[in-house]
Amino acid sequence: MVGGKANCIDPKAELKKGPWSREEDQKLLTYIEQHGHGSWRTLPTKAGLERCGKSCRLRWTNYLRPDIKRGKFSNYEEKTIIRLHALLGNRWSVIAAHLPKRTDNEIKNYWNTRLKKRLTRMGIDPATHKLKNSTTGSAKSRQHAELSHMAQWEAARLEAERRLALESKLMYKVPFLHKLASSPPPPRHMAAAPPCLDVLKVWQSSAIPSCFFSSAASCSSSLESPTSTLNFSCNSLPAPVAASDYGACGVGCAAEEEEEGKMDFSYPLDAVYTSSFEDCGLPDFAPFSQDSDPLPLVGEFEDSKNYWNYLLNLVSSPMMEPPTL
DNA sequence: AATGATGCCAACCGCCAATCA
DNA sequence: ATGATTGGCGGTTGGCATCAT
Repeated sequence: MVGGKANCIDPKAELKKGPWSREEDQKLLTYIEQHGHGSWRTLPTKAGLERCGKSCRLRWTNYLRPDIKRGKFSNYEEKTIIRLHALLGNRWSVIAAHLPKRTDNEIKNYWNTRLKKRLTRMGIDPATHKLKNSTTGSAKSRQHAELSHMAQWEAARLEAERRLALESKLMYKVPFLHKLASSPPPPRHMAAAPPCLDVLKVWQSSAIPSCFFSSAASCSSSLESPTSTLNFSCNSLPAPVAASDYGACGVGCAAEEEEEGKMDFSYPLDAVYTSSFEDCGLPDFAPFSQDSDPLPLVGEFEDSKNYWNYLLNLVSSPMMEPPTL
């Protein structure tokens, strides 16, 4: 298979590369408005463009599409990106699906050029969202245990996603299962949400040990999976990111003032990771908000339950812009 | 004012999975 | 069942703009 190369390179024609001119944009825009994009491969010829189809598609999806919002990211958008990245990693298309009118490319660029550096400067590994320099002490150890469980959680989620996809395939191969699948209709919230993200809820309901969110002092359970060796212990599951241990420094604390006016990024880091539930239009079940300062710590099981519920809601329903921040 | 460093972002590249023939 | 085609995704790069010296 030749992939992108085959998509884009036509040996017979000298296809144009590089920045798009105003005329090219206009041609593409006009054509798509009139005919839709149809097959991207044939579009350039039909539209009179000396570009490959792939280039046209990218130009359209990342720039010309009318439903694209450009310009500076709001605090809310930044926080959402950071949170979702902590949960999903570099899955820009999934993250973009929860930031209306933002493209995955734009979010990726924003992460790579700003947010990543910002976290790095604060001593946080942007890949893992863990503190880089671990220090001794029970609080730190606890936090690292919690962070590693966050990684485990994500790994388990991916495993569940894989299994769901497998089951879904089986459904349509085995008539009996297919019948089961076709009736009754799925609950509305499941039908409306992006399929891949519902996995989170599926996984939550079926695979999370019952003690996951309980306040029982101790219990242990393992995620039974043929391919997963993940073990979850109630002792350490909650608070994937312990707010206290990210320190008192805000994401936008003095050291890296966004010489702003340009950008107000002065909320504390723990707010980024754990609070401000209300700013997603969700019930403010957390006992803190981004505007109340200082922020309480997230260490109790009940708070963590809210945290995970929040994340599950966040990734399984399209994001709504909060009223105002 | 000149020059090098850094930041930013549009666009490209290569890989992969789904679909088609 | 198989190979070719297509579209989508994430990583990377090139070039322009801005900043610092």
